[in-house]
Amino acid sequence: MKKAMSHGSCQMLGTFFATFGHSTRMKIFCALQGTPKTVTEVAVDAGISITNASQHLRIMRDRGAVTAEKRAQCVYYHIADPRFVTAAMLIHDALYEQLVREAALASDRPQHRRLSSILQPV
Amino acid sequence: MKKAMSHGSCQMLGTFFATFGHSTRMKIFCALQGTPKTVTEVAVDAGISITNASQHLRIMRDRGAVTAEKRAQCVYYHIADPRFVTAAMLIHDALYEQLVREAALASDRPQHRRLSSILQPV
DNA sequence: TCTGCATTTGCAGAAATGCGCAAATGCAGA
DNA sequence: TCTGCATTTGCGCATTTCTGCAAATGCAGA
Repeated sequence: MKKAMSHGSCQMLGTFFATFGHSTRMKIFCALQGTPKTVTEVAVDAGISITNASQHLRIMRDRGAVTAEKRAQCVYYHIADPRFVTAAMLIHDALYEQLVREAALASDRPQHRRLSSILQPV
Repeated sequence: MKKAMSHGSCQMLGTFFATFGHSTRMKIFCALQGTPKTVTEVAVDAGISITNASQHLRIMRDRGAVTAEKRAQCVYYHIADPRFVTAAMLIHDALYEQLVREAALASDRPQHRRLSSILQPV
């Protein structure tokens, strides 16, 4: 991806970004960091119905964001590639710094107070 | 983002992913790699109308993906942070390797033929 | 001031997406 | 085989998002 991407790569990437471009699926992504979880566990963690969790997990699996592994009656989902987490961290940091810069510009002295009320970086 | 993200961070990231979760905006992102471009140039490169380019660029600017700089009558847009490119490359590579793995599994000997017809990695 | 170019905005129809409910499937254990 | 749990699927409605067209804005130069 030095200069340009093929049409296929472009579409592949776009589809992947769309996968996480939904607050529920982003929540699921966060919930899956660290340990694989079952559909039911994901539903509880993300505060959504089991049906809804299953639907979103299917979409995420179809698009290569997560993988499923069946153990006994349960299906354990986990993040397909650690680079997805790395990429999300990179973007998060860039956006956060952008926010900090904007906040600093908005006032003569940086208002850490207001900023922290918006975001709590981890 | 070691373990979990705050609600605000989750939403911020989700919105950003949604920004690129659209084939047209991904094309624009690709077109902007390397050099800043005007709305008209972006429209030509991405093969869309000027109106449409302007609308998508506005969305991307609102969400911190690109920045705008006015010179004379033209507005030059450029990618807001190089880390966005790095992150996209990470994801692209991960997805591509996944595809290669699946293709290798699908047959005893890897079918480079079929694969290259789907994607042309750069 | 008037003209022309670059960009943006408003609007309306079309398309895609998300969600809940109910029913179906798959499977391990009694 | 029957039962119960975990998960998936189908359907319909509500909502959001995308796009093209036409008009408006902003601005530099004649």
